Amino acid sequence: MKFEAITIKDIARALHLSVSTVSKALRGSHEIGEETKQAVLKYAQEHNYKPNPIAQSLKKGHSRSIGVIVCNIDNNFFSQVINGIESIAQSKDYNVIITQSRESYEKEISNSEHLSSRSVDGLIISLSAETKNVDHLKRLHEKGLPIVFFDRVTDEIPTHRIIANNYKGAYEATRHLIEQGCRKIAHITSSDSLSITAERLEGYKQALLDAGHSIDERYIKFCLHGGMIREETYQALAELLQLPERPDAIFTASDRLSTTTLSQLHTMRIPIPCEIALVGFTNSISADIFNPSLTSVVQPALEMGQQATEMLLSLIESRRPVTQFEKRILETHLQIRDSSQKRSC
Amino acid sequence: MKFEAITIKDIARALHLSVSTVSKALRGSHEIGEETKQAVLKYAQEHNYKPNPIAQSLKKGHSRSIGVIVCNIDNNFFSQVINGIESIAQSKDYNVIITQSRESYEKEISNSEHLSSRSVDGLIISLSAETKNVDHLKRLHEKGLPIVFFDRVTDEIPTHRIIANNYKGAYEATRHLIEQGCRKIAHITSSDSLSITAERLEGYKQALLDAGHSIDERYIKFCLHGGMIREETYQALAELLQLPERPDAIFTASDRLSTTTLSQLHTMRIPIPCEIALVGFTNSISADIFNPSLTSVVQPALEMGQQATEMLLSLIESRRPVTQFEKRILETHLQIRDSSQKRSC
DNA sequence: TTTTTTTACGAAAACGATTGCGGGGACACC
DNA sequence: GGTGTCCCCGCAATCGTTTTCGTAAAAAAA
Repeated sequence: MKFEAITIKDIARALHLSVSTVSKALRGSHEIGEETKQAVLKYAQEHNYKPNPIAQSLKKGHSRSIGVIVCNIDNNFFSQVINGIESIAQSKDYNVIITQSRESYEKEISNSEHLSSRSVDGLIISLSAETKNVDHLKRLHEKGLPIVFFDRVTDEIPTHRIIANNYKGAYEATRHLIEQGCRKIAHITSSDSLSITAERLEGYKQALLDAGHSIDERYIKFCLHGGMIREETYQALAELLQLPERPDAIFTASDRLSTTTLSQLHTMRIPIPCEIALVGFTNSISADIFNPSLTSVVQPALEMGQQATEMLLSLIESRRPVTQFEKRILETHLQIRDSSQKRSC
Repeated sequence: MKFEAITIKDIARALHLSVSTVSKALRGSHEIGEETKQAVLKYAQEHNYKPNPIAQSLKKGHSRSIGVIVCNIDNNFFSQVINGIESIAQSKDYNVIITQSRESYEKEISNSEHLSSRSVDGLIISLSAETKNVDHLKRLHEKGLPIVFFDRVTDEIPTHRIIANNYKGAYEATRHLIEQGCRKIAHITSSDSLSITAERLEGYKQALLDAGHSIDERYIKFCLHGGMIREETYQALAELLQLPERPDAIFTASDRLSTTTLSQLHTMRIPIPCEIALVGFTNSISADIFNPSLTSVVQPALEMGQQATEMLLSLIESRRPVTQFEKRILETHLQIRDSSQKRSC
């Protein structure tokens, strides 16, 4: 099956003009007479002519499309970010190509190369949990591909970054648990190679220290695959529960981790918050109908996507090489619900 | 900023060969001597040569990419379908371009035209809630663009379709509620122009009739925007609750509608299932941690995406025009949880 | 009338890759 | 030595568009 569209050549033939004349007429060049211009425009209109973007890309060297790599779109945080990206891209007439790394280093490499070879004009990326080395991105960046990092970022590549205030979000979440009277607060988080992991861990630790608590490394569990593998989370949770002094609260550092933990505590019939209080990082719009409703650190996902896209487009459309790079930090918001409120116990 | 990649021309120049020789060598043509071939391959390897897909698309007339239009990716059902699409597409080396109609007819039109003019080789689409007229798609289809419909389909365009067994899913959900002793079962559903709405409504009605119940149209509420606008759902629910005989059960026909209804019943402090039982159509992986856990009709979303993609690729890669079209129907599964079980009241 | 300027268009070369065809060179055979 | 056969490789056209440059004809200035 083939998709035949009308080309500039067809118009030229029909109107007994040359291709160049038609091309110029279509773009409203001043070197074309008013009559001819109108004739071409009319014919194009009537025959629903659309310039072939493939040919335009080849000629112009850019494609008016941007690539996005996230670990997983089946996740409220990322799908909201993507909504933000799409809204800006659409308004500036850019195409968005979304791909998923599924937390795999290999897939991240192949996706980024595929996108760059498909001539995207720029890339918006949040690193996979497995990624410890960013040479593949460094290569692309050095060859001139504009890149913006969001959420899971790296400082090895000099370019724009945008993240939530993970430190503060985690700090507030932890302090909230302390204020609820929790004494043994555990932390389940993603791979320790991720920027967000370090930042959130730092906030957690500092809140503990500021409250005069000590830090017990046994209460901190890393999930190398960021919760993509349920068993990994189960394992982490099981280990926490077997500790001589069982935690009385858990602070989970990501969307997937939070729902999985909640679900697992459920099947184990451990009362929340009375036995174990729970605070998660999540952007789920359903967090209020969870059982119990989940206290969570909410990130401004939509804004993050929008601003990341604006930053990327400014990079792409900049005439001269950009040398000043920005690290933008967006504030999070602690939404307090039932899963953390000990007073009702 | 510009992204400079190595081209076939660079290789030709470096090796003192012609472009055509290099091209043929790269593709392993028999007309090229073994030595030359090796030299070219080696050079290409070392300099990380990747053929420019834009140029290839232009030359070959196809782009090895497929377009997807869904109403919203921030929805478990659709993101799972997309995962299915991506998995097949990736394995066949196709690119996937995802767009969202956000239940808007206008956006659906502009997205489909944008995709087709970006020379996607085919389109996978689930119609928006606002769409009552499919002429825009008919046009593209008649011009030769292969299209596969899933979930929200139309029979006005002769091509492959794949849906869940919505009739049976709704029938079983309703019968389940009847078996729980519910007498006044309401139905909140999407726009009545959607195929899924009609099918699910039919199942709901038939189950009622088969159980000797009568059908009361006042118990059936349509949400024209498919739940994208929360107020619309609130309004529908409010009207149901003001009925002289308040429903003792609600069957919601989509993901978004289900969570919104549950959330609203919550804030109104109406006990579920005791006062009102609830069954929804949802693929949320969190349905088991809802409060109460939500009995739901689960669709084989991943499989739907995979099979839709296989059907589309067979259309795209078919040498001769396809005239036999398939309507594939996948079975749903009723996952019974707490929100519908009256016995515990 | 001659020269200059302006207007309005066409020819052709790109962008990067593919492909049919033609031809030069080496070799063997009569 | 002439002819035929392979084997390798290059030329040139092609996909649809953009853009530079050249140039006719018409208009304006000399």
